[in-house]
Amino acid sequence: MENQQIKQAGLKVTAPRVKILGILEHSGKRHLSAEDVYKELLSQDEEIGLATVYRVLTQFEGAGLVCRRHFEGGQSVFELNSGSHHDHLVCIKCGKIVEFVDSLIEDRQIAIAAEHGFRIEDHSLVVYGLCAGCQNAR
Amino acid sequence: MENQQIKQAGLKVTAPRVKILGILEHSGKRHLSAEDVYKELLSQDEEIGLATVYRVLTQFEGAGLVCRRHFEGGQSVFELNSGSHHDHLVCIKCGKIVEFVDSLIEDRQIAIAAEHGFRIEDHSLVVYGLCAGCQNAR
DNA sequence: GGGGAAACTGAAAATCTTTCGCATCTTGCT
DNA sequence: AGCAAGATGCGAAAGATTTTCAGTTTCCCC
Ligand SMILES: [Mn+2]
Ligand SMILES: [Mn+2]
Ligand SMILES: [Zn+2]
Ligand SMILES: [Zn+2]
Repeated sequence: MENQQIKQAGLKVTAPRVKILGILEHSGKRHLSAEDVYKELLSQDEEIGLATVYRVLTQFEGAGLVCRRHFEGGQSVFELNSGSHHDHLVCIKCGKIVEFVDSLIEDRQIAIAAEHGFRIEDHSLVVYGLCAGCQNAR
Repeated sequence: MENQQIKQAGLKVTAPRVKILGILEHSGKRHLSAEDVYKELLSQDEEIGLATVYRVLTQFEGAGLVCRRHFEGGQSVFELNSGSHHDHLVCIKCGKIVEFVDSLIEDRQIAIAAEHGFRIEDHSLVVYGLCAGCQNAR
């Protein structure tokens, strides 16, 4: 369970960490802001401060347990590290998020970086638009 | 000169606007943060407040004169709108920025959005890595 | 099963970037 | 020149995240 992952990450197993990891795993949404996690904790009557949520999420990120995403506007969102990279399609109206992977795009990025002598460390591709539902809402 | 562009944007021609547009046009760097612009103004002994710099840059953005980019870390950066879209390769060590356009990637994005019923409004692709120079610095 | 050093936590204060409120100037037009 | 709309500069405010710090907890070792 969660305890193992936390331990393997080199972190002590504490109530806040177990709770937060649990929320990331079983809360319906895959992409949560620190605030989202905090509210979920509150709704479960957990006495955990927002600063701790940020701290823990950052530690989880450092340990490779979660990925932090910076979409436009406001807060960063966190998601469990699925192990495989993917990019995002975000609806600017309702916030719906669709994940996708495209090897053609990935390959082109590598080629382009190489053309310019860069060694890729990471990349961020986010496509913003209106989802099907939001296009039909007049 | 600058005055025309500002006027055509529907904005009054004021000293701060002319100065800021001038800095964006002739300051060596293509990508500047509001703070960068502010410092440049200070070094030219201009009495312009940081709030005005942000305000003006935001107005320029609204008028289509400049584009605002949100790279990782801290501040947004602004660049003159070249008229044509492009993406960025950013060195995480020295901050060097290389611009590129890849129609294959653009096309795939459109196809992917379509597959998911999205109508694209915008997108952001940033590839982070080490530039040639920074790779050889041990 | 304790003892204790190291790690962790909540709450408040601090940072950092960007935006607001507002009294005071400027610009653009007659 | 005279005026109304629009701009500016300043300080305060806001929003997100981080840091500080004193009290607590975990977990390694005997
Ligand atoms: Mn995702
Ligand atoms: Mn650019
Ligand atoms: Zn939508
Ligand atoms: Zn570099």
